[in-house]
Amino acid sequence: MVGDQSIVIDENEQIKVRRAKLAALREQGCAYPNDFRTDALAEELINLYADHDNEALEQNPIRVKVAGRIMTRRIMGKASFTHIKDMSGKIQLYIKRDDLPEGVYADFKTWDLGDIIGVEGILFKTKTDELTVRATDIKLLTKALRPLPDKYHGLTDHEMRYRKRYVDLIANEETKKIFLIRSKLVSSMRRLFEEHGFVEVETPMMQSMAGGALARPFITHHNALDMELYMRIAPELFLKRLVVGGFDRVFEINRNFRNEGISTRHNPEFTMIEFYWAYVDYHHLMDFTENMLRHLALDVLGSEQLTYQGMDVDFSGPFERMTVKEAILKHNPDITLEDLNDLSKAKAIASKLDISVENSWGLGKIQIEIFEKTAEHKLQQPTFITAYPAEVSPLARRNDLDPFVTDRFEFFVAGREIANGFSELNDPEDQAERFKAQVKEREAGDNEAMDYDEDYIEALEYGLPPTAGQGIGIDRLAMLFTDSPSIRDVILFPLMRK
RNA sequence: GGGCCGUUAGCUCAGCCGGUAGAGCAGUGGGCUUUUAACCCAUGUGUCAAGAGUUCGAAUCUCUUACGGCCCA
Repeated sequence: MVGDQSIVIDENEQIKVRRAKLAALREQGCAYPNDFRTDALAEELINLYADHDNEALEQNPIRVKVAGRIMTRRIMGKASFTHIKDMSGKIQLYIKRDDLPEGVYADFKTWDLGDIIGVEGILFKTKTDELTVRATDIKLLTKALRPLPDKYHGLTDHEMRYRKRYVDLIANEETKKIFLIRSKLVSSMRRLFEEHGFVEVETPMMQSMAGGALARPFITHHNALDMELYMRIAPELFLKRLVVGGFDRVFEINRNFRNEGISTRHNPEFTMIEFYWAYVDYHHLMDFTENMLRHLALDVLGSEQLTYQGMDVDFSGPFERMTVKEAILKHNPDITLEDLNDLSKAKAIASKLDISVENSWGLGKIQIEIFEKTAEHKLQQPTFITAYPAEVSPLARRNDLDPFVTDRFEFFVAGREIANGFSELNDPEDQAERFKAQVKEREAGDNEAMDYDEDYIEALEYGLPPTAGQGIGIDRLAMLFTDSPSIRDVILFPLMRK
């Protein structure tokens, strides 16, 4: 369908010229053909034939049909070179007037950078030993009406790269690479869980109560039911209901939505894998996570070492493990264990650190705030932090020896939280008490506190087997694996203002 | 939410001691049958993010707004 001309406003000279060329194509009745079929990909051909010499290619001619977007063009009178780009990569074409049917070369000279063409030809090597398709026929498949960004500098403006990701992907090979790595990462992870006997499920994104994490939800409305709905902040409570139902190993890779600030580490919608594993505990999950990261790094990057923003990160050794308190003490020589265990002393330390302590906070919350402020960003090498206070872990199982803390860990790399896991609280009466404490905090003004989820308690009353569960931030892991400074660099269409 | 910085041709950028806008690429016309940021000759291109103010005169100085980036919360 032809667009309504009245709404076309940003027409520059180049677009006008291209539109005129398109109009000429329409005259000839072949503006948008769909009868060209490829039988090869650029990168595939280069992998197969790059080490063949010209003689071999001449003796045994290889006829190929490739298609792609014109990225560069060097016209030298009656012959030209161009590079086209398909999903796999780029390949050079040699286009000679006398090799083509009558009139085709003249048409070719009117085509533009960005146009998508189909090419039939024979492989050869140029003087500089570059594998090239000598075209015997070429066809314009899609006319591009808009000019591409600078062929050398690409598109550099961050805003444009995020808003017009399709242009970014055409112009910047690096961007495409990032999303290919992200894709590999997710598929490698999915394969690993399947190999371990896990079942992949999908649980509600729209919920009548947003639970499973401490965060503010997005609110929406269902018209027919005239009902408030919340976009989920975590799948946790639904996945554990499934473990109650008998899915002893279950995982979900999906989006969560949290109504909080946007930064280089936070996008309002982000992807997590959450998995639940019956009859294991959080120690088992730490071991599993350690092996998983080594496996992913090897599988996706081919190495157990990587560099993130100038920091060397090594997944090969055993990962460090320490408790929240140990981490605080290690990075704050002036704080003692006695200080940390004393509410008023801990409060004083927190205040001195410019943490605005709320009246409702207990010792556990204060300890976590001190940890986040002073220790978290220093955890460069892969590190598990354990023994999180029960106060800030309303869904985690209490530790048998020290009921002040839970059987929980968080995992850090490059100073960032990547994962959070724990032995699940499967005592319905303890869980009911924890929910009540959350409701109190909510009433005291904490709008990130949880609601009382009656049905979840009922599910626990049917019996949740001893289970450990974990969430891993896929976007943050993708940042790490692609050395990306901002979460927006690993999300195809990050949220932008209108 | 706070601080700093940015927004100039389709893209990448210069111009910012106020005097009415430039380069490279891309485009257009011509030349060139192994080039690769191809080359050579010729040539068109702008709501200088938006609005207001100061001034004889503003891309340039001031303020407001929008959008974005980085840092902090």
